[in-house]
Amino acid sequence: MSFDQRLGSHLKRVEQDLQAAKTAAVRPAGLTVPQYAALFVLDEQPGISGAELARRCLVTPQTMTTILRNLEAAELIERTPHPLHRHVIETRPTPAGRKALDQADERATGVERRLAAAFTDEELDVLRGLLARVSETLTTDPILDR
Amino acid sequence: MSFDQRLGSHLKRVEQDLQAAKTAAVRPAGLTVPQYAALFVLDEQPGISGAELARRCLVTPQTMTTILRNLEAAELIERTPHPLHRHVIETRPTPAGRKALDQADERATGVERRLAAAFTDEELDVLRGLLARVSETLTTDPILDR
DNA sequence: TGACGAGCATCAGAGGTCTGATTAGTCTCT
DNA sequence: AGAGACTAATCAGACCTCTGATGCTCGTCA
Repeated sequence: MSFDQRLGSHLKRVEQDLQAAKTAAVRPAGLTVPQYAALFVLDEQPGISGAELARRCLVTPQTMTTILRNLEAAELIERTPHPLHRHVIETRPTPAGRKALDQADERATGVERRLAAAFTDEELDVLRGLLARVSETLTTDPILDR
Repeated sequence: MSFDQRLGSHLKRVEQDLQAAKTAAVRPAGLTVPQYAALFVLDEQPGISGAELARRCLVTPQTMTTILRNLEAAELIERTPHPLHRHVIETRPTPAGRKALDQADERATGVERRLAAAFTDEELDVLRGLLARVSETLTTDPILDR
């Protein structure tokens, strides 16, 4: 089976192009794409835990720890122990973080808008539907055991 | 604009699921997905240069250097200077590399087959077409300025 | 009360990915 | 011959991502 026939190649290319576009979009705000995603969720739900944040952003808690470490070093978020559950840490954007988010969000949304503009609503529905089925096929039909 | 509406979320999830499935598929052979991709191309075109390999695998030359370093450390590839162009290094799979590739390829191809089986040929064409248009939109319509 | 399971946070380590910069060989055109 | 453009390979550094392992806190239940 050649590379071109594989759905994986097409998906990889698209994901890579999208990643590149978004990286270029959020870079002027001093953010990376994962940092932008984390800030985005944090802005909507301040005080959320790192573990919950990881679930929303589709990454592991360990990965989120890394992202949050960098965000905190840049003083874009603040982390304080939860008043009741002391081992839970509440995370919130700082004013600087909110500013960076706004700046990044405008441009990132622009990428999505531009993308949406290139397709009809029906085409977008078809695409989303097909992608959902790919995901479903991959997750409900494990390839682990023979 | 919410996360769920963004095409990026769908693409990220699918790419992530596919990555997970392929990782699980090639792991028993002792390979990572990028290593598998590199070996796959190398097996078809032995003696190819690292730069060319990078282009085929859709990664930067620097990234390919990293991948090749690990493959060479595992003695799955051999690297020798090109007889004419001394600054070019020819890379070839070792017998062990070819064996690992065969083992990984069977399972990786299984993922693709299973995926293809979940769709009609027409649906696959539609999906490939839409993905190509996404890619085209992203690359021909830069979001860099303004 | 005290043990246990669940969830949170994080360290350790490996690997991949990029941007930016450097070094060196090849080719072409004057 | 020599200048300049191009390509190959690689180092340096930053970030993200995963798996595996650890420690801590909380709630539950015997």
